[in-house]
Amino acid sequence: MSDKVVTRFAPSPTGYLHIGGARTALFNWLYAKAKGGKMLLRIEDTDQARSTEGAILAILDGLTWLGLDWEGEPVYQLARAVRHREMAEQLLAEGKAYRCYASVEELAGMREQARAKGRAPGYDGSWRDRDLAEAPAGIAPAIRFKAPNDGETVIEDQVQGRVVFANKDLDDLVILRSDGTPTYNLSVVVDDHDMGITHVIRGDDHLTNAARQTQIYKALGWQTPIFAHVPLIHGPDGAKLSKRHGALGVEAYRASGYLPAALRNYLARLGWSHGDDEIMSAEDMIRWFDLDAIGRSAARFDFTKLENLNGHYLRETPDAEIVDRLRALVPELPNGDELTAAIGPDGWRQLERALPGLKDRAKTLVELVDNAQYLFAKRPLTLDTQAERLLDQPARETLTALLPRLEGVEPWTKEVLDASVRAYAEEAGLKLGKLAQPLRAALTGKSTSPGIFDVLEVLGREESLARIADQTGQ
RNA sequence: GCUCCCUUCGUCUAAUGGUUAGGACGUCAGGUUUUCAACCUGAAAACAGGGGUUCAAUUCCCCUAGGGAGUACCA
Repeated sequence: MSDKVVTRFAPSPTGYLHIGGARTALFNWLYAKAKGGKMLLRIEDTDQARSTEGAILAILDGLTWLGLDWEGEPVYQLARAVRHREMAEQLLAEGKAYRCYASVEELAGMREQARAKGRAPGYDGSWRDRDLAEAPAGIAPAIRFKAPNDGETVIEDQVQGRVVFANKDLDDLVILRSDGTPTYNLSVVVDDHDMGITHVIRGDDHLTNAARQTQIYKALGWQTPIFAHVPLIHGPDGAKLSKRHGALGVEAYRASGYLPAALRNYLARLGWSHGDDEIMSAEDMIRWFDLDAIGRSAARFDFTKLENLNGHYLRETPDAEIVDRLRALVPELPNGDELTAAIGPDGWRQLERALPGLKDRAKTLVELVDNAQYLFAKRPLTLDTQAERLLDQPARETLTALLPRLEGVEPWTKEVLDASVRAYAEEAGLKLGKLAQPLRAALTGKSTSPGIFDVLEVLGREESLARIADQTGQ
């Protein structure tokens, strides 16, 4: 036995990689890396009705995209059912579990009664010491764990602190269903033990399970892992993060044009902190991460802050990498085919050249593509209705005169462009700023961004760009 | 209902038994930019409420309120 840290991420494949799950995975990954240990991956696919192949792939993809790697092959929980059943039978043989013949109706009645009496709901233990001779014929029993009735079960949680449960509140839970399949709490204990997990880092919705699992560990004679229950993420309104809050799966964030580095940084910072540090590379996080700096209260998801962070990382990302990401992203966009066609084979090079001006103005890759529309605008350029609405008579005339010029055939330098646009504006007695907005609208179909000089510069043909490059020495 | 957890600016959070309670996002105001962003500077903005303990409490204890999680032969 080495004392090397082994963590695990154990999602159930019932959809996509949930954003909360992603954070749990990130914390497990960070802790393992920080302590020189490893993170294992276990797919909890025992709910066969809800588990799908596609969901497994989505989870693996999501983790990979986020840059979270795991050691070895994923463990599939369903495949280990035989081992789980073995352990259930061992407990039964040792008298630490028993057969229960109660029907679903009886169980519902028990819950009702307990509730009425103001006690903890659950199984009343009626088959715990009952003679098997009384067992009804033709009914397959479930196997229940014989949980201690007295005393307390204590979790020394690395995040929550010392949490004490009175054993009388924890009922005898089913560990093997009447159809012979194991249940969650048994499977988790056996798997975590067999996989050599030293630290269980998961959502605090599992805190009560930790108590029940601790009892099972004890009954099996195994040492419990160290627990760390991380608070859940809430939506902006304070309620548990759900569909109506929008993007839930990490692939939605990828599709919205977020960078993995930004999402990683944001997620890490949500509930965990290292002094006043906000911008953190993966290396920084690994160097600084520890369980005791995780807060105990739930955090609300703030899309605006994520956007800001993403904008920051966008500006830091090398142009070539952005183009690569864009090429991967564009086909997945709703108007992907259209865009791909509009950009054409030459468009990517043009886009890369325009990137310095584009990067500063976008918060996401999608926004960036959006702002790049002027590159692929249909010629001849015309004032559309939206642009016209922004103009009075003289301004409209000025702009109408200006547009053909912007498609000019002769090479333009930035200086010439500046001068000529300014001349147009002055001639008409207009402020340049007044022309800028509608001009942008005419070129992009939108009244905001990108910067007008960036637009003009790129419209100025290859030659002018080359000349600008010459003049600036680069 | 029962069990457990939580509560510092709007949001994410830092710090401390004695501080002008710090940072970040957002907001507002300037600057820079002949536009928009980006960038820089500044401002407004918080210790849930009530009791204790203490010379002193945002910090320690209790209560209340509010929020959250769990409460299955789901995971």
